[in-house]
Amino acid sequence: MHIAAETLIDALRSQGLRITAARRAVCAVVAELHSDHLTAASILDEVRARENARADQSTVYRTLDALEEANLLVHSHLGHGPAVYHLASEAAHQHVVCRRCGATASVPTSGISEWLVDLERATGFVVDPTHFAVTGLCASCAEQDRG
Amino acid sequence: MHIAAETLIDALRSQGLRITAARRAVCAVVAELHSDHLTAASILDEVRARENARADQSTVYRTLDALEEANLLVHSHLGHGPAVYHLASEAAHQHVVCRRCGATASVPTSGISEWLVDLERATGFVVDPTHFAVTGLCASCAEQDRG
DNA sequence: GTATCTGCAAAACTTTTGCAGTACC
DNA sequence: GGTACTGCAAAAGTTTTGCAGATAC
Repeated sequence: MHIAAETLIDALRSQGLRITAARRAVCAVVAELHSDHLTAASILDEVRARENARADQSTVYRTLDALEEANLLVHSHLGHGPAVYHLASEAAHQHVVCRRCGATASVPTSGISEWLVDLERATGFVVDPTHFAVTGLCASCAEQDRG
Repeated sequence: MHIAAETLIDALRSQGLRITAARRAVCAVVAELHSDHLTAASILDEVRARENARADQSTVYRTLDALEEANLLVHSHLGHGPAVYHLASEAAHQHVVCRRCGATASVPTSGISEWLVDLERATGFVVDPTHFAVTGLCASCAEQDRG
């Protein structure tokens, strides 16, 4: 357990936001299932599967936005599908996605810190390399390509 | 002028594809405006703005797909908007996009070649780092953040 | 009490697809 | 002549938005 739902709730409260049943439900799901690749749709499904919990699609998106605004959550785009969300407290990692079979892998971003420094020096941009996945071919698809 | 429309047309022809007016029009636009960040929508608009040229949205997408299939074109995702297309003959470059104001910059990918080698060793993935942009904050938005 | 939030519905936006007709080779 | 391509229309899929009613503080 990396973070408790209450921590998320408290953070929203300290931003002056109101604590509603829908927000509690979304926070609970995010806190409990943070290790998965959570999408807005999967969060919605999970909320709906629970007793005493409900939330509309739009409310889920709005709550996720609020959590991102509070720097508790980040989302990444893995490809052409929906965005995936993870807790900001998790270690920064870069997603790599196979463009043929969709396999994914995660790698720490530590290897590109020098590049990031160079990039900032050259362009002034302070980048967040984890927002978009890197695409490529996984080992077995690359093999097939050569075969 | 990096490439002539005829070069694109010839490549399609050599793939056994038929040369139609719509494909000529799309190739002409791509060849002439390759320095812009071309999107499917902007290509369509440009085709429609020309005399003696027309193409449907779906035909534009299908033609762009054919050009990618022939390794003449690549597309990248700059953010939440539409994909941008550029000629494969241009030097590989990484797009960096400001998540606040949308400003973009391009940087050569040469700085991350070591990281790519490490990544392949660790995960087996052979990656194409240019497919997705890297997001971050441009110099002035980063400044505002600190201010 | 009132500003904020929710649910519903619909729209926005990019891309894809099915199909009947057209045109290239 | 036959296959590939086109245009049209509609759908798919994710995310956003307008609005009337509900609720937290």
